[in-house]
Amino acid sequence: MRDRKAEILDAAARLIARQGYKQTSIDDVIEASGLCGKSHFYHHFKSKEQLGHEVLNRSFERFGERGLAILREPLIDPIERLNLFIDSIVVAQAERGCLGSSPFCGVAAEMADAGEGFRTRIDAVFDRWCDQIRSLLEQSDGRLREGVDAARVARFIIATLEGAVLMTRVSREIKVMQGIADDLKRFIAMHLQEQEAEANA
Amino acid sequence: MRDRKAEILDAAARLIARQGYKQTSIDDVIEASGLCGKSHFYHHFKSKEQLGHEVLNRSFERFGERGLAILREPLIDPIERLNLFIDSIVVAQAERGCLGSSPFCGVAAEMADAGEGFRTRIDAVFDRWCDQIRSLLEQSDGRLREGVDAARVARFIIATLEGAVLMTRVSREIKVMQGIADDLKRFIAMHLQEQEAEANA
DNA sequence: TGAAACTTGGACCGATCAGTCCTATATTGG
DNA sequence: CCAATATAGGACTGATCGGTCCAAGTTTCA
Repeated sequence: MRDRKAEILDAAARLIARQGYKQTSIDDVIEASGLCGKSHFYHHFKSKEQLGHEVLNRSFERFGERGLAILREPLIDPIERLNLFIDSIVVAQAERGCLGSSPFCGVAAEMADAGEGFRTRIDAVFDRWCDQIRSLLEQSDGRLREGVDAARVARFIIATLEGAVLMTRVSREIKVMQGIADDLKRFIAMHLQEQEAEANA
Repeated sequence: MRDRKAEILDAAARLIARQGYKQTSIDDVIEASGLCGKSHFYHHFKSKEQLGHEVLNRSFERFGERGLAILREPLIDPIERLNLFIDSIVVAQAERGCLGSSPFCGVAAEMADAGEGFRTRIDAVFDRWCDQIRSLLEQSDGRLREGVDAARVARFIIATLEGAVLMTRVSREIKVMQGIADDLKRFIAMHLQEQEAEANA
């Protein structure tokens, strides 16, 4: 049997990622998911805000499982994992015709403004992701230069990726993002031991 | 005599920077600028879209004059100018309680989505700013390492600053942005000749 | 002084929004 | 078989939106 609620969530997630939370109306969601009327929608969700939270949870969960999966590959070198992760964000944005946003997104900021509940949730998830990247940096046993604050580097990586996604939304050119991603990898290499930094320079 | 149109533009710019273009209603603008009714507003602007364009032009112009003024200071070392510029963005965001956006902003992305006219305009202005930063990098005669693509570094700088502004909008902590800004300066230093890179490491 | 530009105040329109309510008909699992 | 659940279809409300229209008073400057 079809899971209509999941279909609604999928449609809503797609719409919200493209046009934002506030700009996505319940009617839009209903039409996109092929429902007959509002009553059906409100049978599954008690409000638009609940829909928003479930969409957030769903995409965070999925991104945590799939998007961040590469970060957990035990057979690949930690720093190489990080580089692959950065590439995957570029690819995802390219696949979306530069219109992607979630979960590295301007939508995060928009939803953060749309409600304090959204904001704290997003903030917490960002923190968790930063933590994962930080631990990855620390796993690269000894290659991280002394005195480097891994948590700070992690936040820098996430901020730059978000900014890059935003830039492509304006310029609609994925090439820009590729350049930024490559430079970001160099930035990371800069925090590793000499021989490696030289090799990537 | 009071320049009511300028007052309207100021109020609108403030509102749009905080809550976005689409989320800012004409009624909001009228109330914030102390007008009596819509007729007065529509005496000065033929539509909301025109208001949007004039707000964009105005803030771009101002940011070009004031925000980027530091980039043109002839007495200061070019790279030092760039660092001061980065600091000024952090200070501006701190002053706005982490709610700032324009012109380094998520609002740019939102408005880019709100209309193709907005998008091309914003894209063009971003290009000009990138160019200014690029020329600054190139002015630092000889200190830029060979093979470094100044235009790419410039885009990286702008993307990272934008991402940092977005992050503070979610976390509401300026400290995060300060860390990112400092790391960004280090990233720039990385592209300079050895002695300098070592000095800033 | 007189016309053009600016300001006030408000009624109004059609569209869209989130959300409610009501009536039916399927579908499903205990 | 029956009751809970899911689906369908639509009317409706109260609020907000961008935008129009009108009628009247004020300021400015040529």
